[in-house]
Amino acid sequence: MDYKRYIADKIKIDGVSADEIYSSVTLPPDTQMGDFALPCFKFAKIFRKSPAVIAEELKSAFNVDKVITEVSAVNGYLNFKVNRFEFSKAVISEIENRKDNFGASGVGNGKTICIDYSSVNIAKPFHIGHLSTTVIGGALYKLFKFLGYNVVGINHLGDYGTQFGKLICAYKHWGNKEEVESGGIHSINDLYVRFNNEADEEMQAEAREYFKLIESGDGEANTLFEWFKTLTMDYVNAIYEKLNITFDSYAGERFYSDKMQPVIDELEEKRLLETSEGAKIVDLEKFGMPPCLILRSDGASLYATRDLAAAIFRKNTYDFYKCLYVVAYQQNLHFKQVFKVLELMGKDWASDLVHVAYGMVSLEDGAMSTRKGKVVWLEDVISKCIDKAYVIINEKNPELENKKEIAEKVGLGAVIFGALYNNKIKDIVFSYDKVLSFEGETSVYVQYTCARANSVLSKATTEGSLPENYEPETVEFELVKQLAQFPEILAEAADKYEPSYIARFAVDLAQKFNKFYIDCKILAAEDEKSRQFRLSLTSATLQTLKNSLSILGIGVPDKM
RNA sequence: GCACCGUUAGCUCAACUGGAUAGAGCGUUGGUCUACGGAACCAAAGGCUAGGGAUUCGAAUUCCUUACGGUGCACCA
Repeated sequence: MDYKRYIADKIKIDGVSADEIYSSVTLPPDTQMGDFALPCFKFAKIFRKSPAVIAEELKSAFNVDKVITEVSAVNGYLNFKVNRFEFSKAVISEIENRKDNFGASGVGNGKTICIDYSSVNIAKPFHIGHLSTTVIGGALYKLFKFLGYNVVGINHLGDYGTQFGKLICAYKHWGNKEEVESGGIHSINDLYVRFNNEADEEMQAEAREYFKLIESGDGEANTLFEWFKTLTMDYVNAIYEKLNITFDSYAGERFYSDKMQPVIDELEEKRLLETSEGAKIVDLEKFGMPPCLILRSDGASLYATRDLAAAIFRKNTYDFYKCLYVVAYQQNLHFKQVFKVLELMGKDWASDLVHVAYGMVSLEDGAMSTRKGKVVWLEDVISKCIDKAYVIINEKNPELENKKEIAEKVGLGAVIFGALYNNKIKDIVFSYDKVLSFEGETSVYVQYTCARANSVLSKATTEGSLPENYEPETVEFELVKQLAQFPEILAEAADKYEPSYIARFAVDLAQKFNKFYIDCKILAAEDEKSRQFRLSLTSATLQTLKNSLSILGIGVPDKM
């Protein structure tokens, strides 16, 4: 039941629609004031009366009932108190009925959303900077799926470009099969780095030749490239599996290499293309932007060219409702340009393209630099977190079964959660101290809370079922109200493309549960009604915590 | 130089998008265990929301401006 709607429908204000009232209903900062509130300041202008007077009038016109038991007018706010038991019953029984689906609204209704995220570059290992796009994209993927959308996860592979000519050249000079086989992707990366540091003019020319050979489908160059690609995909897939990340398409740069010419033709046809300094551009000066480069003076295509082709291909293929690009804010201008060019081409769906920008990761002593060896590899972060979780489990709970498996859930949770907890636009300074901290506002805290709840439930001799007529105490009711917010939080997270809302919700919920847990005895409750109610509440909380973490891609162990 | 983003407690961050007394975690100090898991809980200290102006019933939130930091600005992606 939608309490805001119920309240909005009961209040009649001339000239103000029920929907307007509905959207004004808020939650008071303190439960003592009430459970819902309607600020009356907006109406003051319309009626030329003080908000306090309006609130008073609305109060006396409002008939309390079994649902809304109390109304008060304070400082221009109209505050409502609900029947705690009825409210709790509605929330808890909804959770009991919907279980893993609690929170899903179905707003997606089968509409398609494409999400471009993570984007593997062939021959480059993941460093900590790749974590954000991967887990933010992954969380949005699960969130939209949960809300009933048809989601297409796209890994836009970086598998085309002169750097692969360089790589093959480096391999031919310095590499050998055994080394690459044992060293995997890192040894390929080392070859590439070495090329950039040491290659002379002669090797540069050679690299350009190798690139042409790959393009023309030459046997050996292509075989090497495919081998490097396989090594890369094996490496990233192992990471994706741990992080619970999936894709539906790996169409990348190479895939679009033959799909750009029609776009260029279309630009030409629509008289958008101009020649400037030997290059082909779309002039965007009218829009306060630098020109968008389509073709280099040597005729080669560019980043923007591929993104134009990709957007058009995706629209034709998936007929998306929205297409998201989970890419760092460094590329704000690039996407603004590409979206503008599509708009100028007359694509009315250009407004459905969204750049979901997030902040950058640096190290405590500055920006990462592969060449200087100043880099934190993602797989190292993951394994350190899992190792630490294992050590702690061994200390605290040495008798536990499946310690390895649980340590994985805990350690991986910490890695994922750490990257999702703050607003995505914030820059992050990576530190091992922070990701390895398992106290306070962390996934470990949430998982621990689940383990507690689980432990209580497993000790209960009978299952909890909601009693008739029970007056929840404030700590209990605070917890119920938090549970009730879950669907709304998910909707906001989807609306803002902001997984951090869900992460923060989970921590808030865990905090409220822990307060309840300390304050109220569950198994040894004063009476049977309390026991029943608290067991139901515990199980509803556990379900909701699991749902939130699972959208973020984090598992919940029964014990830890 | 121009454009965009950021600046909130010692540190890392919230704040229902303009609402009531700006809240958490970490750190500091002091408490809570004969228990349903202490990876927890409670309490205290800590704030002129970077500075200044404007808008209005009301601003951390909107606008202008200054400072500091980040990012981008033509043939890399």
